[in-house]
Amino acid sequence: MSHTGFPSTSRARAVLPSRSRAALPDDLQHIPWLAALDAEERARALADLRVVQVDAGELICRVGRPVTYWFGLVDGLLKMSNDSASPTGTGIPITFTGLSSGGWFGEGTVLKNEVYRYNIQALRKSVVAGIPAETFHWLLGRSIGFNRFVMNQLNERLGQFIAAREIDRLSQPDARVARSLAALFHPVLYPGVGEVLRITQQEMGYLVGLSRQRVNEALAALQAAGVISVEYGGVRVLDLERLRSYRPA
DNA sequence: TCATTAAATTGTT
DNA sequence: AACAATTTAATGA
Repeated sequence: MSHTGFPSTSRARAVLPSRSRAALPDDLQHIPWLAALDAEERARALADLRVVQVDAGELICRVGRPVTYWFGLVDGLLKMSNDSASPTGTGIPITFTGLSSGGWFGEGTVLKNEVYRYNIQALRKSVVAGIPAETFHWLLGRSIGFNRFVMNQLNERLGQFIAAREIDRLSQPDARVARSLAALFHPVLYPGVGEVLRITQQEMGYLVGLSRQRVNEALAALQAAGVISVEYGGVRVLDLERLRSYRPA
């Protein structure tokens, strides 16, 4: 278990044949920045692109490990958290944010060539893609479209973290659930999310920091308000704007 | 493809 | 935290 990402060289591909595969055409539809590249750039990106499937609970990257890849979530659900287990950590487990389909992350760490400062863990069975840090830098150095994408990504994520601070100060559980959900539906950061997000109420509890029961209650309230509809194993957003600005009655 | 069973998820107490 | 009800996933005929 605890498979921690990609082999560090492409030669190692043969070592993990069952876990790692070439990108399927269907996956590529879900990689937003590919469209910004020219033919040559896209050719190299695709050649270096790795795709793996991870099971629920697996770590994609772990605090302290050297950066090898810039990651993107093709399908599934991930969470970003601190390292509560290690003796160097604060001891308090904190989930910083959830990541949904279409999201690419770790660019800050890759840019500075540091070690990862957080754990990325799969909340459910997911498909994760990645390009080597080297390729990332190569693209940054020559593709304006790619730079735009990364810059936009950084900017939007900054906005998300600011919003996350607000969410933390909200005491009203329904509103917290509403905002956190809205964050996972962010159209720029997570273009791959349709109108339904596959997430269990348990997972949402971990993400928001509430009990499953309370999440269940909050979702019922949001559904009653007409902003979402609750489905088995997921949530459908009916009105993203109202969800984002939800105030309990 | 369908029926049966196990597992996952939800709704309630 | 525990429980029952419901939905999905897996299995094999």
